[in-house]
Amino acid sequence: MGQAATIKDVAQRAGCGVATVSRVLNSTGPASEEMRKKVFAAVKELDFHFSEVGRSLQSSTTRTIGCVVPSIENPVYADAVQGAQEVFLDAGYQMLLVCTNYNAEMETHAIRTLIAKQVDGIILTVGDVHNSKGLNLIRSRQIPYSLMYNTAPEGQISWAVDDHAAAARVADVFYENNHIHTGFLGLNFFNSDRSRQRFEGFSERCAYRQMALPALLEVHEDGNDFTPHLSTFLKQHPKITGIFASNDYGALAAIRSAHQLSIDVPHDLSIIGFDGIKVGQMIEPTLATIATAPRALGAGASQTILSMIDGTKPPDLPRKDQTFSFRAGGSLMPLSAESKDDGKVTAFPPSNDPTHKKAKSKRRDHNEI
Amino acid sequence: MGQAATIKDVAQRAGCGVATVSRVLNSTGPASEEMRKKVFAAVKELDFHFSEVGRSLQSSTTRTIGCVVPSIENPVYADAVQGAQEVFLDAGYQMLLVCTNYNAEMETHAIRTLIAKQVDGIILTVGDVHNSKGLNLIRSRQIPYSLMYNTAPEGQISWAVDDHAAAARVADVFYENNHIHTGFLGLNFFNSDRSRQRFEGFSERCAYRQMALPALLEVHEDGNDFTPHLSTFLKQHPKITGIFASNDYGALAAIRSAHQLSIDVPHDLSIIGFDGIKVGQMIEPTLATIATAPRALGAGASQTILSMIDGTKPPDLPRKDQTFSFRAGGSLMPLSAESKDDGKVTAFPPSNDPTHKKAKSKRRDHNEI
DNA sequence: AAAGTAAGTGGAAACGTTTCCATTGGGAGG
DNA sequence: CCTCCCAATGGAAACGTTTCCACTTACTTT
Repeated sequence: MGQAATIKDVAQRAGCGVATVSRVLNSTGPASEEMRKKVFAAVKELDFHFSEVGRSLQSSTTRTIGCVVPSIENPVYADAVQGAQEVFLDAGYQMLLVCTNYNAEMETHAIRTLIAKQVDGIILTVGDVHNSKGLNLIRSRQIPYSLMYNTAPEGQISWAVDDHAAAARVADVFYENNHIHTGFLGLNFFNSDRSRQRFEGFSERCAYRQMALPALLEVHEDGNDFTPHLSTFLKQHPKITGIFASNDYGALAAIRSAHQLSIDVPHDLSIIGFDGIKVGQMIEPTLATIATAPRALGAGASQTILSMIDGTKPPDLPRKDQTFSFRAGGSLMPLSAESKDDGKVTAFPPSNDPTHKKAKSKRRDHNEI
Repeated sequence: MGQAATIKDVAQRAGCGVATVSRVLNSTGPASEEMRKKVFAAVKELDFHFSEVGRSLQSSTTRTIGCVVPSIENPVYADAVQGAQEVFLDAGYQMLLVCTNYNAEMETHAIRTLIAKQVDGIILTVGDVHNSKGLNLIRSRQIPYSLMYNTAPEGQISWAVDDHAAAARVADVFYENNHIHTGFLGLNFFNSDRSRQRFEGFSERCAYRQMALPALLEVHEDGNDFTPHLSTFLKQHPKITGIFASNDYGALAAIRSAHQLSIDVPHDLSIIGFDGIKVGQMIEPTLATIATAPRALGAGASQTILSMIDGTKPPDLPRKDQTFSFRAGGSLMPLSAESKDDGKVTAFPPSNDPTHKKAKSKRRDHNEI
């Protein structure tokens, strides 16, 4: 009923001054037992709760953190956000969430508003680390912040997957499984920054391993007509036996398209994804992929911010090679021809896929062009 | 550098009173052209931005909306949240997000804090609509709110899928495809409320159609050992030819387990899911499911709240039967035996699944018990 | 020329807190 | 008995806005 009670109402009802009420409720000063009782009674009767707005104005602290990500329709970000949110909630902070849809203007505007709302910190994934107006604002205002999923320049803290190293690991895996001719499936409906890093890391390691340089297949939309693209691509590069997709959705699309082209995965074509989304393990074949820990990254970024706020020691960033791990799956199969034995036992294949039994490897025809 | 400038600093620098600055910047009163210039100059020099906290205290409005959902790791909620967020952002509001992890205490606490922060409205999905302490708080405080994904009692507004009707539709689809003996796969790691509604709607329509009553297979965790459960279940109910899973993840798990048991989907067993998650269309076979529009629901709930705030006419809730639609997919196949021709042409099958060509229907052995 | 109006302006109150400071009263120590 | 100290308390300032109101000044209108 009526307007929310204020501390004045409580004071009046308890027959004391507002200062006393504040002291009692925050246990921040002396008060007689009698007075305490009266105050608590009044609080209960009026169902009083502090106005955080008044508090914030006075303390110039809001117990609120800003979070800016491109989109939570991407489960990677969704998980990261949730991980972050949990840490913050535990610490008594709530989180203002803004999805920018990969739009730079929106990013800037959102950050500006967050600053105006006096958030105590910001975790964010920006479109372009080296050229983010919003990020500059944050830095010039000296607001605690932590990047997520951005490869951080110089002295900036960022909780991110080491895309470069992870992609190199994929090259290693292909190498260990005798896939020498590979393709890279670049989806640029993801932040192209990350996609590019992955391509680079993959290519470099391929070169180092003296494998063929990966052929690049770029896809611009997540349209449904991916199949013809894949078909042309494979015709142009008939030697390809393995494809590295820049994310798991791309990998799934590739598997599906391969199926439609009567190309069997993994017997005719091996596929490795990136991200390690949950469904990758719920489908047939299971998806070989780079598994990442979005929750952990989100949580880490949060803790970094919290420690900036209260001045404690921030958690260490994970070692670069610990930001990901290769997860074996049924979509990858070793090539037995020209098998070279380097003695190393790879993690492959722990897939418990029963279809392996009935594998009749009739490899894809290589209709040379 | 230094502390953020306040309106006082601007006033001083421009050589006028704070009232004038406020009027100029908000264009809310007269001001001489000369003064305007001075004020704008000062603003630029000091890089002044209003403090939303001060504003909120004065206006008792925060341009902030609370959003409470169980978890955004569930893409249904993630999408809904994002849809909501976009609408709010367009209207100049930002969103405080809290994930409760299906925990009632957390829910209450989060809502209490949101109220204390004086959010202008709240959209939420609660665990138990009839018994939510938080919801009661909101109502007693007369804060604009809208439920999401809760089947709303009496006069409360809720943007939700009509689980009951949707499940009935699934029964119809099975019926039209001659699947008379069906099973229901209930995942209670989802809100059990919804799962139950779906089972009810499904069962009732099965009864109405004079089909066999669905057998219930309840799964408690999303553990990886689902396969034996499915095996036992199918042995106990050998006549079953179609399974309705209470959500798409369940359906995927079922497909995978069937595969492991050498039961072919859809030739030996048809499966229908619920939710219509994106990956359902990226896998082989594509998933027949109840497609829902989480973004639209989220957006609708947001608009409802916005209209409550500014007193305009709220958008109409969608008609019950428009909150979902059946989406055909390769995981469902009509049973040709005892085919009954009722003249109705169903929407099935628009699946462009090439495997249909090579379908050699060798149906599962029914080892009667 | 007197009076009325309108534009331009600033002071101050109010929003809900916290916290500094001053005031009171009582008990202990000289 | 006088002092001193400390616990208990309330008044008031401050945080950054908006807005009411009052005050100039200058211009129109009779």
